[in-house]
Amino acid sequence: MATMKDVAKAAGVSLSTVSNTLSGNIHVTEATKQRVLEATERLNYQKNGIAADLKSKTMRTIALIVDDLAGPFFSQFIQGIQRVALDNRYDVVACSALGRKDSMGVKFLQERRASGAIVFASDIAEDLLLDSAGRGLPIVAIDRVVADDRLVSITVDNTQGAYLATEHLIQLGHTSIAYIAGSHDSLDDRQRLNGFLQALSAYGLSPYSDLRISGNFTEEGGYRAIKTLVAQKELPSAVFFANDEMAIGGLRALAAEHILVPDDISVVGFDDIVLARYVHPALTTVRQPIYEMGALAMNVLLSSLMGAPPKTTTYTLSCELIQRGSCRRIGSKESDLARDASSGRRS
Amino acid sequence: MATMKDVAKAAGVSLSTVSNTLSGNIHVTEATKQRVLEATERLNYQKNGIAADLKSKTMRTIALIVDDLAGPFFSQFIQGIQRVALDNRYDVVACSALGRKDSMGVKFLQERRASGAIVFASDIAEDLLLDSAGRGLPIVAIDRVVADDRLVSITVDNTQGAYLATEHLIQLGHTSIAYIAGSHDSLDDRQRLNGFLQALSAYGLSPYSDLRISGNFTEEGGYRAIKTLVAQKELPSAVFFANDEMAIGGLRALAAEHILVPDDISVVGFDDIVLARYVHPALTTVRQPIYEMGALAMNVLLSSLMGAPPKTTTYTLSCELIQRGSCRRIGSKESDLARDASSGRRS
DNA sequence: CGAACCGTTTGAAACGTTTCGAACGCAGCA
DNA sequence: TGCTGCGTTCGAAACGTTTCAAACGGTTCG
Repeated sequence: MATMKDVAKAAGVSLSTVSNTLSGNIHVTEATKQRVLEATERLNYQKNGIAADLKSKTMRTIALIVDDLAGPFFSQFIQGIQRVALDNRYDVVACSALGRKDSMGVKFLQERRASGAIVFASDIAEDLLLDSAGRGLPIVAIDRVVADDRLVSITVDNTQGAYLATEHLIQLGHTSIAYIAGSHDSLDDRQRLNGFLQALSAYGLSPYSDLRISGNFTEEGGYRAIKTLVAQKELPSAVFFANDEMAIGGLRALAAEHILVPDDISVVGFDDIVLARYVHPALTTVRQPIYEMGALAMNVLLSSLMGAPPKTTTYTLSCELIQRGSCRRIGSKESDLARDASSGRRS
Repeated sequence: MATMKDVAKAAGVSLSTVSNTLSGNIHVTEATKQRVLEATERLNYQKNGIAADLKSKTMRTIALIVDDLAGPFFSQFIQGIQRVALDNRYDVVACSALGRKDSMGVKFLQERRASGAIVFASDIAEDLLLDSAGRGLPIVAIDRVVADDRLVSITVDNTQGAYLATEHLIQLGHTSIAYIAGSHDSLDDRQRLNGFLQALSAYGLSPYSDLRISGNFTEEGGYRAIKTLVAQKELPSAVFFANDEMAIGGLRALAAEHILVPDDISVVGFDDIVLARYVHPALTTVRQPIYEMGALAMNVLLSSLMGAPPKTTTYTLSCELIQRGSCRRIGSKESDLARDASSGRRS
């Protein structure tokens, strides 16, 4: 492993000339350039990136820290990021927060291994984020609200999304709608529940049941939630699941109970995971703008790296309803009613 | 951003004492330890990982280089890797080969930014791999054969997998089986075709048609392939798609043509992507041991890092048939025939 | 009482770059 | 001839750690 020093010696020039030649920052004569290049070739020289980073302190590397590199959102999310990063000649390395305190994610945050970070990991403690941000590392946090102007956070408008889904069901004529929660201590879940309730009350409806069923955001949980609902005998005419995984589990349970979707019951999910399109029937759901979140995150980070002061410290992206085959119109009068009430929509 | 020097000054000890305290390699008195710790706390010191790496030359970081961080296999693959890495206190950072010549992937390979690399990216040129390996970087290459003992390569036995799938169809009584190719210049595809042909010939059958239909490994391609087949009028009784994406496209086309699966036609895919379980009917397919590949890759890399000489320079993992709902037995006599011929199985 | 030893601390030299000010050679000009 | 200015090259000082040999104090032992 030859170093620049070796190359310099071999080419008969000084160390700095080699550096200048290779970096291209300072002009050198064509003759010396050739000599240097020939020497690097002959010695099979490759630069040591670590050393370069140490000295120059500007590594054009963005750390993307996620809970789980294998998670359902990761794929779309990174696409949004990569596109923007590539266009701006930045590199992104992904590392997981798996391993908690000494995960690679934490290492990147604490040890100045990147020029910026995008954090989409609930495993990373907030004070660690604030700490690193305070030390001067530009950070964009996804899906968490941080009341601190040292870092910017991007979230999805869960409330609006849930409102959309619920309103859709109401406009299809449904009046008895159940909400299957994810987990009660999740912010996402609380917001979605909120949107659900807001929509109901805007149309003068009340929740189908006081029963708070939670499915833990898992397919299995959704399955069991439906089983529970069935055990109660009187089914609602529509179910709104707090995420797609649960909805898919629910679909499976309904099939097992020979309850037809959407004929007997309408189902809506949340997230629009890839699978949603493929289950039977295809799942009507609320799409989170994951790709857009990635792209936005990267853009914000970049302008922060350019030294621009942040316009705002929190961004909220809105959701979109994706209609597929798991919902059906019932009755007919109700839809008129729904249309009338729609002026009561929340902003 | 305080440095160790600052901490040393603040604690009234030498630079090396600080280093010794923090790294824990050399024992220091409890008293000085406290003094140092107090100072790091007070100055809000965090170590500079880059500098540490530069000096120590051992960074316990494995670079995982993939074509596309969002690809269908990535998820399972990284799970296998992470598990092993975590257990051995190594970190893995994922970077894509997107961007070709100056992608982060190439940077990690060339610039000694990692202590080892796992490469699952056809975008990375072979000579770059050999170059880096020659320079002393332990590399494990996935899904490519490299006739060079500087690096070890892990592949899947596509031929065996395709043989398995085809044999399954034959044993179900199918004699007219079509193969839908991925892309003709792909090694994977050639191997799968090979296994297909081997199985047919082992049972004394010949391919359904001389027509070489290729679906480019995409869902759309699979869709079009079926349309082409239908246009030919006489359909085979079974279709073997070179991957699941195409098979899923094919399923869609068959549904559009009102051809029932598996009643009218049996379908087998290859890969066992997540979706395969969820399409309708659930897809019978060949599972590639992706998770196992990841775990193996990491294990091999680790033992190489420990300085152990590689036992072998190529590993081949075998596939497994996953039976689901897209195949059906036809006839009855043929299955006996199949059982007889099974002694002719390739090794 | 001095030598030998041990555990702790220190000084200084790396690691391989980048970068900045100075030196150098050469042309143009007075 | 001597000065200025310019483009190219050079020397040396960083960057923030780790690490190794040496120094230091204090016991223990001969």
